[in-house]
Amino acid sequence: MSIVKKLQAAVVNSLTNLYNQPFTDKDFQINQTKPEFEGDYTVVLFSLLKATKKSPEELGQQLGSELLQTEPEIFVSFNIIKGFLNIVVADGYWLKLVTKHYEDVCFGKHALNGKKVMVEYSSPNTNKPIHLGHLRNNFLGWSVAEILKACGYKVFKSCIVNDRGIHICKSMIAWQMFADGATPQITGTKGDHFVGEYYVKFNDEYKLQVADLVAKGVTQKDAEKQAPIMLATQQMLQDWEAGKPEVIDLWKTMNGWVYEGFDVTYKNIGSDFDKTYYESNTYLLGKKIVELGLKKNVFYKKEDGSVWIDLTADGLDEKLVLRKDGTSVYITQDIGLAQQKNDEYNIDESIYVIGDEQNYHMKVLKLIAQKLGVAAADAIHHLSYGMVELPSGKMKSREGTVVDADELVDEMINTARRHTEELGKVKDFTSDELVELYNTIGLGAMKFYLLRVDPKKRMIFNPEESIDFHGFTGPFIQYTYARIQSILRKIGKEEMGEEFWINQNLLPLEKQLIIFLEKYTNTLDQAAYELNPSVIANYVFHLSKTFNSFYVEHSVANAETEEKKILRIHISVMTATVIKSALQLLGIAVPERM
RNA sequence: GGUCCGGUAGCUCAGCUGGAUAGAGCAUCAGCCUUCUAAGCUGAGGGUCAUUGGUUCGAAUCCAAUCCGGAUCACCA
Repeated sequence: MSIVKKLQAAVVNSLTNLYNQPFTDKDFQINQTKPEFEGDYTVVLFSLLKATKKSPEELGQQLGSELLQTEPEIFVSFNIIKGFLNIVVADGYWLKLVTKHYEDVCFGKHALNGKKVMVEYSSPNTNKPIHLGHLRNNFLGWSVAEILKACGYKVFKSCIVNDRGIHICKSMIAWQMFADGATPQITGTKGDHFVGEYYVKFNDEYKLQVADLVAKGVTQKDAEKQAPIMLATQQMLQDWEAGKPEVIDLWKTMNGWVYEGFDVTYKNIGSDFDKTYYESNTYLLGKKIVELGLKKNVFYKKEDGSVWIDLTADGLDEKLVLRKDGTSVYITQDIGLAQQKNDEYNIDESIYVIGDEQNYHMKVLKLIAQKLGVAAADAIHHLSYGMVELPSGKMKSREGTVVDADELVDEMINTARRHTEELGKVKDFTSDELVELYNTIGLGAMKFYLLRVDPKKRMIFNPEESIDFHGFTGPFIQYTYARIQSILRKIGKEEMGEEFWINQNLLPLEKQLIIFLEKYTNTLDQAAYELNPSVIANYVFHLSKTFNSFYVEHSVANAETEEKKILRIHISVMTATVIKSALQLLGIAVPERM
């Protein structure tokens, strides 16, 4: 149990004993004591004055004394300033914490709680390569999954690949028109980039054809509908749905190229999935559920045969769920897939990592699922995140104004190499070791950059300004870890019995560090509760910052006494353990040297 | 227009389940490498917490209104 929770419980007990009436931990607030006052934790007394009919001074005295009496091992002294009861925690408490957990890789984590969660993320389209926006999605999804695992959930990572539809046919048509039989192998292009080029080519040609028609006197609207390349694409989609062999063959071939490319990217950035769904398999799902809903009068049919749901009573609009030709729309598939996920995995919670532009869609999805009585409806949770934009505005694949994921990864790794070479600290590394190090640092910088911001906030990425390697960054934290490892390599782990060093007074920075380490548990819980990796990113940065202050102020190897030396080794090991654990939850590796 | 999200230092962001003098990083300036890694540390300057009103002993935090920015409200996905 964390110290804050212990204090909360102790205060509730003490109050109940003292004043013969029930209290809960909601009746008061506990904060960390501000550095300018003496103490570690502060009970804010104002909210208790009415119930206890005491003055702050009197209440503080009584409560403080009672706390010291009931938990003399933990609380050693207190002071009262205005309405604040500042409590000092025994050094022995902190020392014991360090002896117990300093090498505990599970510190802060929870045992399995029996609950199952599915995290759906990534969800790429197979007509273009992955860009910066997808990276935010990937890192978020992966990290949230790991955070939930650490908090005791059984987690399934899933991915729905949008592998069919009009946009896929666009690159297929363009390939037929312009490729002249070219393949990724022949051109030496990564498969997803290769296909993406044809998606851009489609749009270029489409624009030309529309302009041509407009020049001939056709209205813009009509021109957009009549452009031959668009008509051909629509025809191709129909052929695909009819299962026309040559179309299916081309579709399989081109998607195959994309998957080869994606595999490389996913491997590079460390994304993985337990289950991959393909829209080509799921797009027909949900129709049966809609039919059932019609019987239950959840839906209604219009004269033209299309099926709708009326959500105006819930403050939303009417929503189409089945076209007049009986085919399903986006939301129909999603209802089907939600049901299927539940059937296959019997999940307690289903998290969708999807951009905030789909907030409305997800709201509607959940509402419809609930009205239909789909088993997993209440479990649906949309982890909505803000778009990554350029200074010039939104990224658009079809305009070619995107920050390509592969290029960015390469650039980050290159920058890592440049910095490392300039510093010249690892000249004895083999080339394999160097490659690994550059990867660790480059990806660390990039992942941290995207995860340190609250997911729901929109972010603007300026390609002119490179991602930093100093300050509030991944490399800064990795560096702190490497520094600790360096100390440990030099002096080794000295084995001394606990009784030798467990009784000593902590210096302010030593104590501050341990208090920070102790907070890891609550931090993890909060990150899981909020589904927010930035909570971890902020925590591990401040932990590293505190360690670096400690590092310059106090020598470990040349500590004042042998007791101090052993203590500081333990604190350092524990800091390294927590840094490694926290970064791992963000998908960031740590180097032994850098 | 309806709904949702955001507005905190020059820039990027923490802090938001109300608590003591609003914090980091970047950038700027001034210091610190013959002792454990300077991708570091110490310090300085920099604020009408969008605005107004309300609730409260106490508001960046809660409520209301207003202003600004964004998303969305498709027989697209």
